Amino acid sequence: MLDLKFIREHSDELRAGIAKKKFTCDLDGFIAMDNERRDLVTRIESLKSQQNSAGDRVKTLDKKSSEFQSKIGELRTLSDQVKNLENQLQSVEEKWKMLYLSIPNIPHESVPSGKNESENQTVATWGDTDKISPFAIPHYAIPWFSQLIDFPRGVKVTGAGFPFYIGDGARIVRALITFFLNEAKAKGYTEFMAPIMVNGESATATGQLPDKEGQMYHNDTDNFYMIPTAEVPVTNFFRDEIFEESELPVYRCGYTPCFRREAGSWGKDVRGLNRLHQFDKVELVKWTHPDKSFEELEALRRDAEMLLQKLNLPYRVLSICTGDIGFPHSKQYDLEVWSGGQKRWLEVSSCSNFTDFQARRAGIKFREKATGKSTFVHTLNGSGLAVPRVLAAILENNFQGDGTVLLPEVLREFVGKTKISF
RNA sequence: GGAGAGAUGGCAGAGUGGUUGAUUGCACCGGUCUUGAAAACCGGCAUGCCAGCGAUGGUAUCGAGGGUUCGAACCCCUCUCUCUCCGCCA
Repeated sequence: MLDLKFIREHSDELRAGIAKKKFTCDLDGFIAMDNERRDLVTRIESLKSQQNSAGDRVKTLDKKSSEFQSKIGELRTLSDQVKNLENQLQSVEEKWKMLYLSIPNIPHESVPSGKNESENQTVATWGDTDKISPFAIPHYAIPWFSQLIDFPRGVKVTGAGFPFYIGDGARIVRALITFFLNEAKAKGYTEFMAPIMVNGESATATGQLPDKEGQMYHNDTDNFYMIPTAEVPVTNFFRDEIFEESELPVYRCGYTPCFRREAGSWGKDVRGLNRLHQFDKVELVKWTHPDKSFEELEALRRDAEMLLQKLNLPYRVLSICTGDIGFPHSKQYDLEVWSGGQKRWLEVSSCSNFTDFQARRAGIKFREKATGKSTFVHTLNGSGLAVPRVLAAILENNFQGDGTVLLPEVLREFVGKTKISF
């Protein structure tokens, strides 16, 4: 959500920002609805003011007096008018709220402009894509791949995109999660184990609702959503709470499985581990002072990059352009790891600054030390990292001529061996 | 799942139809006193929305939603959550 005053006073700027983002929303409708809403509120409140002051007089009157009777008559009329207007207001506010929630955040001035993902800018690269194993092949082509990760059994038990990881496969997944969490802890992030189902309020606060309703698995009986990322429960941890300014910035991290229906995007580049309905991810989340959020974004990005460096996996960093940036995002970097067997880049992290967009929906504020006023914080998050594609890159880039996979050094102690072979 | 109790400001805790946004205590902030601190005393201390350049004014909020009433923290209904006991259970 954006500041109402900002929407009213900078509608042209906002309109331009939304257009750049390639989102459509009924801004004119919203502004008209907002005017209608405010007009009704003003009328209702002035009538209620009359009601309240008249009520003060009524209570002093003798209940048997004729003056009392006539006053009550007046108040009854007033009461009817208020109720009538309140009914109107309620229906106006319902529409107003839906439109309000559908207005996206606008991109930061530093975000490159572009119409779609083809215009994202590569702002950094690390590692040499030529220095990976000369024997690299796509991970799903590794002869013993099905002994490591079993897709057919996943299909039988659940459906496509819900694989089983077996033996060393399971152990590498667990090793990566542990490695990611340990690194996050060293950088000052406090670890969460979070609920993996959330209610509608939480999904709305972080912006998945109403924007991405169809992308989440939903439980009808209890009206819960399976989380698409730990961002949702972790960010909502502080929903409707106020920090002291001195507490900021707050760093948290959490590992969770993530669930995505991926409706509409199935079919392309989905072989093997490239795209799953359930996958594991460690998420880094920050709550910061508004003045600091963009430098915190850079630090967050570095924290995520460091993981790939320690795993010795070549990657590049994209600054996501206006046409490709997400609904609640102000600025977004994607980290893409080099998949040497498939010879393509795979997204393994998305680091974003949401400015006060999520904080406003979620009611997360801080009290300014100087003034005592409460102001919305800025929220940021980034994957640190998503497991399956990192695993794919490890399997591919480190595939040796003898049919084994050499593990990155940082994982060896967690897996308990230096290479995988069958 | 069954039975009972409960939900009020940062916390504790009064309040059962009209000067209650809400007694009081604690915490917190400012002041007096003090060499300094403590104690004592005095004062302040919620949030959203609407109007206004602003001072400020209005309005709403006592778990949530609905109802009764001219008027609801208070009466009625529904829901949610918490606690105690029983049942079931990783």
